[in-house]
Parts: sequence; C-alpha cells; structure tokens
Amino acid sequence: MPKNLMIVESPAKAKTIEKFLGKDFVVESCYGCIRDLPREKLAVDVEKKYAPTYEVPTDKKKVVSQLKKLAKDSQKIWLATDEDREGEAISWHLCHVLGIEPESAKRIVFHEITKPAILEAIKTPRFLNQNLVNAQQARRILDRLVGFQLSPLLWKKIRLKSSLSAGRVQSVAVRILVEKERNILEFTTSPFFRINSLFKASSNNRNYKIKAELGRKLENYDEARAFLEKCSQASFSVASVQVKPTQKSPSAPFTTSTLQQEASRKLGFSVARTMRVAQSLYESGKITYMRTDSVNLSKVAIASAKKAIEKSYGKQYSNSKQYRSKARNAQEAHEAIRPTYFENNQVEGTSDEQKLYSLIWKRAISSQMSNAQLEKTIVKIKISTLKDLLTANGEVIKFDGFLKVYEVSTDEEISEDSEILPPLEVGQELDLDEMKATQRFTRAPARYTEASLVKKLEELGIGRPSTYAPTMSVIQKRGYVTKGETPGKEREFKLLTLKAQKILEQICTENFGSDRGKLVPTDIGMVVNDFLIEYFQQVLQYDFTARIEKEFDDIAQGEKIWNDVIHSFYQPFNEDVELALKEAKQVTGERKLGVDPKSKKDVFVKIGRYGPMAQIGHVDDEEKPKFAKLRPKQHLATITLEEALELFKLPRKIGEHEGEEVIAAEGRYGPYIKHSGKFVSLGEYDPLKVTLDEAIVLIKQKEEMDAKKTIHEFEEEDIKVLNGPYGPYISYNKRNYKIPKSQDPKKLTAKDCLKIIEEAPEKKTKKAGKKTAAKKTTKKATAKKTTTKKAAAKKTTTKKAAAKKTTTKKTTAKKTTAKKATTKKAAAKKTTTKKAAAKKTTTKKATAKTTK
DNA sequence: CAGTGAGCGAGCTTCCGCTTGACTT
Repeated sequence: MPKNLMIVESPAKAKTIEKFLGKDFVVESCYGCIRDLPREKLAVDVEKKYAPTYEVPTDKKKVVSQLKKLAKDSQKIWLATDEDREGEAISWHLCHVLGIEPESAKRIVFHEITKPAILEAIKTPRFLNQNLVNAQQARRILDRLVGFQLSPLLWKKIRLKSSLSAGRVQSVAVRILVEKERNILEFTTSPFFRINSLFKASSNNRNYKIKAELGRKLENYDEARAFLEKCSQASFSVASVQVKPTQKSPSAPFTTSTLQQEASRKLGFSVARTMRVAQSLYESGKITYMRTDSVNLSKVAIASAKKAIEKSYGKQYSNSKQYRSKARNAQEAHEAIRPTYFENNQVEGTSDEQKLYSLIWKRAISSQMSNAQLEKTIVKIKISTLKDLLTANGEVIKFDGFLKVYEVSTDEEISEDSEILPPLEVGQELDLDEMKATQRFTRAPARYTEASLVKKLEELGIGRPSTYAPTMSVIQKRGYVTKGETPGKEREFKLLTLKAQKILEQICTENFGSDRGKLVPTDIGMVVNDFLIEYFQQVLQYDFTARIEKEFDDIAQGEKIWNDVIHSFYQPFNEDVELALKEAKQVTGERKLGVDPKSKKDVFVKIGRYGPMAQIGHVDDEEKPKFAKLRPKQHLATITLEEALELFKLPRKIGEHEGEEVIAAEGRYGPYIKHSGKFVSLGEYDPLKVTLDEAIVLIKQKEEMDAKKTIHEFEEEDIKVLNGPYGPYISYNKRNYKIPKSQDPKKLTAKDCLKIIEEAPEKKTKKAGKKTAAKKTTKKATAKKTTTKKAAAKKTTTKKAAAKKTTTKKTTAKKTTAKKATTKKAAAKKTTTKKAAAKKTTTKKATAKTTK
C-alpha cells in the first residue's frame, strides 16, 4: 500500500516526478480538468447567484474512478496541480470528487520539474486557496454565460445551416481579422521611385562593391528620370564615414506563443502542427512542457546550459541570465520551453520533431550566451551635381556571441546579409558602376498569419497557451476565416538603369497581394462580427479581457466576491441580449448591386442559408427569384453586378461525350462536371470557362483513378474491395469494413467479404450523458463556499505573503504588482522601437530584391 | 457529396481552459 499519492495534471510529468520520489510515493495524473460544466446546457443558475452545476465528463469517468481507488488506499494525498488559477481549481474539484475536505488538503506547487524543487515543495505544503478557486469559477462562468447566450442568438438571427458560435476569445480574434481586412480594402496604393546604386572601389588589391541608396522617395517618373540624368554627369566622393560599435542580445527562451511564431516563420508550421510535434517531444522526455507563458529557466537548467556552452564554444560565449516575462496575464506555472538535456543539440525522431527540437535547443541555448558585438558603418556619398547624399550601410561582426547558434527572424522578413565595406576615407573618389530607379508601391497592411494573430492575442492578454491553437482552428471551422490560397496579382513597374552614362528604361512585372497562408475573414465572419459589435460593444472590445482579468485578480486577492463580479457584468450584458433578441432583424448582409438588364429586376447579394449568394428578383415577386452561389473568391463587399450576373450562367452544358451530356457547375464542394451520373471535381478550372476538351481529360483521369482504387467488384452482392487512404477496405451497403491483417485483400472472394462483414463489430455511438446526478453535490459546495469565504480570504493573503518570503500584509503584495506594471511598460516601449527597426530593414530588402 | 435560398418548426449546434489518447476502412 503506498503511503503517499501525489496528483499532477500531466501523465508525462507524473512519470518524471515518480522517479525523483522513491517507493513511498505513487504519482498519478488527473489529465487536466476532472469536473466541468456539462456540455449540453448552461448549468449556471442566474437566479441563484450564478450557482454552477458541475459534473464529471464521460471521458474522465475512468480517470476519476481510478484516482478514487488509489486515494482510498493512500494515507496522504498531495495535490500538485499547476500553480495557477486553473490548477487551483482542478485541485478543488479533485477534493470534491475524492471526498477530501478542501480545508485539510495538502496542496503543493512547483514551477519546475526538478528534484530539489519538488522536495522543497513537499516540505512546505499549504491549504487550498479558495479565492483563487473562486477567481477561476468566475472566469469559467463568465465564459459560459457569454458563449451560451451569444451563440443561440446567432442561430436565431443569422439563419445559416452551419453552426455559428461566439465567445470572449474567438469573437475578438475574428474582429481583429475583419478590421485588418477592411483596412486593406480601404487602402489605395500609390507609386513612387527608389534610388539604389552600386559603386566600385578597390583597397589593398581587392575589389569591392558598395551598395548605396537614397534615403528619400522620389514622387514620380519625371523626378526619377531627372535624378538619373543629373547623376550621369556627376562625380561621386565619400562625404563622411561614421563607425559605431553596437550590440545584439539574444532573445528569451520560447514560450508557447513565441515558439508558434518562430516555427511558423522558420519552418512554415501551422500552430496546430507546432503543438502536435512539441507534444510528442515532451512525451518522449526531450523537452519541457510546451504550454507555458513563462520565460523562466530553472537553476539546474541554467547551470547545465552554461556547461554545454562552455564545452562547445568556450567560456567567452557563456552569459547566464534569467529573463522576465512581458506577457500581460502571465501566470508562470511552468518553465520556459527548453531541451531537457542541453548537451543534446539534436534528437532522433521524425523530421518535424528534429526540426522543431533544433529550433528549441538553439533558442534556449542562445538565450544563455553572450551578446554579439557589431560594428556598424554609415558612409555618406556626395553627388557633385545634386544636394542629396547617398547612404551605404555596413555591418561587421566583431564577436558573434549567441549568433553562433541562433538568428532571430522578424515577422516581415529574415534580415539581409550584412555588407562588408572596404576602408574608406573622406574625400575619396568613387566610381559609379550602376544606378537604378525602381518604381515601388506603398503596401497595404499585412494580413495576419495564425502565428501573428496568436502574438496579437497574447499582447492583448486574450487566450492562454493551451487555447491558442484550438482558437485558430475554431474560427476556421466555423467558417469565419479561411487560409488564403490566392497567389496574388501581377503588376507592372518601371525600372530605369543608369550605366555608362546611358539611361535604359524597362517595364518589369512583379507579384503582389498574395494571401497564401494568411488568415482572411469570410463574408460570414464579417456579418457575424458586425452584428456582435452592434449589440455587444463591451464584450467585443479589445481590452475587455484585460479589464475583466483585473476583477478576477481582485477575487483572487480576496478583495471582491466572485458572484458580485459576475452579477455586475451579467446585468447589462443580459439586457443587451434581450434587446438584440427583440430588436434585431434577420441579419443577411444584403447589398444591392443594380438591375438585371434582361429582366429589369433587382440584383443583390446576401448571406443565405447555405452561405453567400446572389439573387435576381424578390421573394414576393410574382415570379420566383433566381439564386446563385458566390464563388469562393468572391465577396459580398466587392462583387460587381457583372460578376454576379455571370454566376447565373451555371449550371452550364458544355457539350457531349460518349453520347452523354457534360455539365459544369459549382456545388457545395467546389466546381464540378457531371457526366453520365458521375461527378468530377474541377479543381482550379473555372466552370464558366472550362472547355469540353478539358472536361474530357478530367473525366478520363477520374476513370483511371477509379480503376486503380478498385481491387474487386462483386456486382451480385454489391460488394467492393477498394483502396483507401488507410489501406484496402470493403465497401458494402454504404458502410465500410476493415480487412483483418491475416487476409490478403487481393485474394478475397465475395464469400470471404460477407464473412468479414458479418463478424464486424457494431458501430459505436458517441453520445452518453447523465443529466441529473451532479446537482446535489454542487449545491452543497456553493453553500459551504459562501460561509467559509471570509475566513479563507484572510488566510490566503497572509499565506501568500509568507510564501514570497516578504513581510506580511496586503501592502507588500500591492507594491510588487505595481513594480510589475512599470517593468511591463518599459518592455512595451522596447518592442515598439524594435518593430520600427524591423520595418526599416524590410523596406531595404524589398528594394534590394528588385534591383537584383 | 454535388440543381438548396420564403416561412414554419422540429431538432440540432454553442463557451474557455486544463489534459491526452483512440484510430479511422
């Protein structure tokens, strides 16, 4: 019989800790939350102080009964869930489920999974912090109220077939994208010219090329032409040389959001892919926990990084330090993401795992390395015929430091290779090799990627490490947002080249405005967003979460009662819901485009039950109106009358093939052609333009594919043996059956198949839910809560202070928070200046690109 | 899997944050 049972949240963590503790301890995992509000109903009694009804979800029943058994056999139970609001609440739920009095529970916490940290934690157990639990309950209940009131309102007012949803996090995420998209739509581009030049110089028998550019933009073609003409007659000389030493310091080790950003930029991973790969690295013990908002490293980790750096690169490369978190609502329950063993600079595994591990290793190890020492040189070049100066920038690395292993990239572009400038003297003459005036265009604001949206949400304090990836997928699943696929458009630009005193003019083309991989809001996303903003200003505000988080903090500090906080939010919110319910008409996003020249009826676009559509005529007209679905790339806001009228040409008969009609149309799953009862997807082809010949090729391809797919076809029994993405299978009566591994699918007879079908297990049904059981226990729980609240409040404040090893009383706690706030501000300033710097380099890059 | 779109009403959906499997045919 084990003396001690310790419960943590993650099974991988449990395994590691068990190794540290020896045989007196059994360490088990509860797999996250073990009790929650039921999925299928509100379960918050708004009449009775917002009393929640919790239950154990079906997929957690097994874990709970296992834990109950272990708990019964143990003498002591240690609740070691994460040290944050959610972790405290999980411990509280565990108490309820395992029949432990919350007042007598042994609660322990640690921020890092190291032996000393855990042994220390066991020495200093505390009790449950009911204030923290209440803060979590308030968070949970507020989210439930918002989500489960707003979503049904959308079902009612926007009668779409697909299920819609709204929530504190997802709706603001969509809003950010919608507003960006509207900025892009409003943006009008304007052309200008940039001057780039290349000089030749030689020094110590070496030839150098010096790139220099004009700092200002030229307004138009005439100015650009005039500038080059002046230069064609000019001589050039060095006006000034400025050399200044600078430093670059490494970035902090990864948190969830920075990992997602870097993996997106450097490896092209979606946030979901990053998390999936990180999870498997974590489970195999190669990295620390991957859902964290902390940049903290344990002492053990810092020491081992130092050792690894000194061994591989030498002492001068080591610079141990601890980073401070900038995140707004960081709870810092874990370490930063780092390799478990710094001495392993690579690991075995899939190629994704190796790549991501390498990124994590480099970032973590470089965070403990020295600053890079650089020397920046700025050379101004005089033009004899003009007042303007040209500027050449050079950068030389004097000591590489952390750059030896890791180069941080920015959102815009990876920075240009540094130029090496030869030694130059003031007054020295320079030979112009070539000068270019390139037409450029002001650029529309950039769309967000999944990773940059996560970054923005984190800055706003919206969402948590565990929800960034799910939030990105939910806004796409609901049809609010899609990942762009269009490659952009071509555009022409002028290029003037001055060489050997002659000016050459060229028209070049470039691609612009690609939205590939970027998040683009859909019409549905926009209509839903506009509706929510009209009626629910407060919840949709960017700082709503930050403000309500302050209230949750007050609850955690024992300064506010959670029911009151919810009440003061819910009263006006509920009024807004009622108002919207009563006042709002059906939301369709309707826009009139004009009049159909043929029928003289109105043509308009709107959101129909199946998505965006165009319509000719009104429903109450004598004649039934005509409808047509919008193509995927068309939008309510931008489609023209002509484009809309085109849509009514579908479905379109394009000819005959083997005596049967061939019809092109746009269906639910994209454009297709129909031929003798079979459908062939059109892919990239436009159903309005596709020719018969092209269609026949596609039909033949499809027939070939089908032939490859079929292994057997037993017509009498209507059984098919087919090749699918998971291997061969049997298709019968609209159901699919697995083929046992012992049998060769090629040798199967109709009889064999029927036998497999008969022996196949029944299909599992998903749903099972108990609705009554949970009620009693929670009522008791809430009653108890209210009585013990005051006492608990006092207790915890003093305890917290004690834990921090400062003097008691609230004032100290407040001071520390104030300090935090100021450092935050400073941090914010830093980032903005950095951003500005990043912008500079990118514009440079853009011009550099075109000159090549 | 693929020509839907009014209005009615049945019956369905939905939040955010903690955590992993199960496993498709």
